[in-house]
Amino acid sequence: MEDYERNSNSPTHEEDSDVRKGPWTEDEDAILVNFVSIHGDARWNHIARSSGLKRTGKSCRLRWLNYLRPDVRRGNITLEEQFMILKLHSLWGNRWSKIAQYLPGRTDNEIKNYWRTRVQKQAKHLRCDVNSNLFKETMRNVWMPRLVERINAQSSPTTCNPVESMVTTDPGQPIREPIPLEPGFVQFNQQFVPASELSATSSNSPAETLSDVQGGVVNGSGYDPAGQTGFGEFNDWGCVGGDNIWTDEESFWFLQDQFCPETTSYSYN
DNA sequence: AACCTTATCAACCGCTAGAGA
DNA sequence: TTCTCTAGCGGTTGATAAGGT
Repeated sequence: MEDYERNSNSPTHEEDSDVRKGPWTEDEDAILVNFVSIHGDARWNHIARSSGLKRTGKSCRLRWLNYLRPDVRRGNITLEEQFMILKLHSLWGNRWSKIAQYLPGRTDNEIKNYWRTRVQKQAKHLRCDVNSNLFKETMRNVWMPRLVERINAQSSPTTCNPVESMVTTDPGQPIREPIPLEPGFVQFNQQFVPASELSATSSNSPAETLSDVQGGVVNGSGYDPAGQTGFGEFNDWGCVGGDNIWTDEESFWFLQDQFCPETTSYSYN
């Protein structure tokens, strides 16, 4: 049993008085970075003891993961990242670390903070619970379409945009878990648009341009969003119904192909 | 300028699961 | 099988910056 810390979760009183808490100093950061560069980012209690830092291993780990790690991405959450957070939270709830896996460089803590400060604030303004159907509907039908519009407005569909970082992680470790296509969204004319907008323009026959849909699933022409001539209507997931329902994996590859096809370095199973 | 409120985010806490003895 | 230790996760808190009155 080590003297410094018997258990990272329950230090003794004597140890407690010797443990530093609160904001990290530059010196502490430098020491930790130096030790991690030598010993690697594991065995945090060992690092905490050996480095002379009067911090718990837990504290060292957190400081490293959330701040000192070289690949931590700092700065404002981008529109694409905002969209991804909303989308993935709608799928997985408060699984912050899982969501963070799809936003390389972002920490679970950062995403959690974003959700609490920005998203929950909106729920508060709407005077509804963040888990209520009203809020979910508002998010899906109002907020997310607006985000998509803004994303489309600022990015070229033919070039790699920041969405790349949302669907890829370590190039050697491609994500295999698919991301379902967001309910209510389809790719139209090489744009990522709310399905409701297609319906609104159905009389102008957007069918031909819908053949641009990538991913090898919806590739026919003559689709009419109003359901008059085409494949049917959208299912609950905003995917085309009938024989052309997108599976989760297809939706994932759709996103991958759309936003960053040149980075796809693995095969479709 | 002073005070108050709100927003942001780093850091902590408690809990749990998994590994290993 | 049980116990201990550790890493990781999600919830919460507190300090501080920013904005408003």
